[in-house]
Amino acid sequence: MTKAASTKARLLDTAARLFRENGYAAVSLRGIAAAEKMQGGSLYYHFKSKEEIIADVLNIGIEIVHKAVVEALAALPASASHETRIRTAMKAHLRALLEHSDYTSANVRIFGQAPKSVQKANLKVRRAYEDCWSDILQAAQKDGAIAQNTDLATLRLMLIGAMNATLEWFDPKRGSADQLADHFANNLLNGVLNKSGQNKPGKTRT
Amino acid sequence: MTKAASTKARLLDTAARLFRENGYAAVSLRGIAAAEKMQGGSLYYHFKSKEEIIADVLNIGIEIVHKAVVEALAALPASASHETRIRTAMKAHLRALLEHSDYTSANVRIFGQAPKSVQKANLKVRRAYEDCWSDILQAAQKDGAIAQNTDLATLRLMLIGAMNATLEWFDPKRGSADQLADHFANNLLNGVLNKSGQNKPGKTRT
DNA sequence: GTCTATATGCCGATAGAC
DNA sequence: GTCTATCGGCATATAGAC
Repeated sequence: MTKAASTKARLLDTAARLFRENGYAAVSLRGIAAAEKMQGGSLYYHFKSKEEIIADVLNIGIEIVHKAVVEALAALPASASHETRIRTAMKAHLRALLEHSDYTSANVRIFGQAPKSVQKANLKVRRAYEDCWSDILQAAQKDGAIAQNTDLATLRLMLIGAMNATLEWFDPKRGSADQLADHFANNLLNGVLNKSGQNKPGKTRT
Repeated sequence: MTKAASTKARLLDTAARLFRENGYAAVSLRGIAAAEKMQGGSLYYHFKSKEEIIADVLNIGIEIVHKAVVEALAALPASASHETRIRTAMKAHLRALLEHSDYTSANVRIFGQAPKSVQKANLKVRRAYEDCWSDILQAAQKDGAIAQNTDLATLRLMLIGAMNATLEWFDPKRGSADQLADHFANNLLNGVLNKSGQNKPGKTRT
């Protein structure tokens, strides 16, 4: 890699981390540069504007988590059950979001703060990643693993939304991303209601 | 209400809407004032700083959704099942977030962008609202409606996180907040896996 | 490639007129 | 209560030296 390319990569790494921590508008180009011991003006050799930086960060964030999910699924044996495939994809998503990638977490945190034109430019890779999940869920429903009356679009949005929201409270001291993924999968795949029919009324009094 | 109080209320309404739409740092006091046909400096008669405005918006946002949930539960008959209570609380939360309150949606969108001191000041009301949900879920588990091996802390965070994430994609043209709440409840309470045991392997080939 | 210096503009906040 | 005027600071972006 050329010096320019590696410097640009380090600047993007720092930008992703700062965007994740502070939001888009609150991060200045001077701040990004200072974290890499450079002057603000020097960034314009690598990027033509602040918008180009956030556009790059947003796109890379989706590409990383998408690649992580695809590779995790590819590593499964062909005989893996649909439940295993869903749990594997959830683990890969949460590991990327919570443990590996400032780009992916920055995407979740600041997409809504980016200029509309930048959001629009990010839609292509977002759609591709959503399609990846749609494929997983559709295959499961087609084979009868997911109940036929389940609306897959709502399920996908609920699942990805619930995972992305963990960014706000995940604490590695209380368990790994993999454990959290299994916990979420247990709740959503099997349901949390007791199936033995021994439910009592809402306001029991002794 | 005095003129000062009603003007302050209108300014807060506008601030909540603009914060929700654009994020914290991207909204200027001049912008809030202009939306109410006032000059920027005039806001300092009602608020002592920008931080005071966001602190008020964040606190009101939680109070509104908390009140909505408590009142919806209070309106249920004492004989209502735990499942009904959970579905009712979810409907009230999603209605406040998606249909009624710019304060609640602003809270979800900008809490992480607020100065640390402001986040800390918002924790008291947030904790109270979380406790409200913990009470609902604990009562259900105590009476056997929720499976005994379900971790309620994770379930609560998953449930509220999934609901709050709908802010990013909810479209009233595709259904009401109430319908969405029932859809989410169906998925999470009953689970999405087919219970008949007819699952096939992951990669079926014809 | 990175620097310094600077153009231009908006920001939060304050002072004092009305 | 709201206005006008303004302070000091920091923002993005550019120009040109090295």
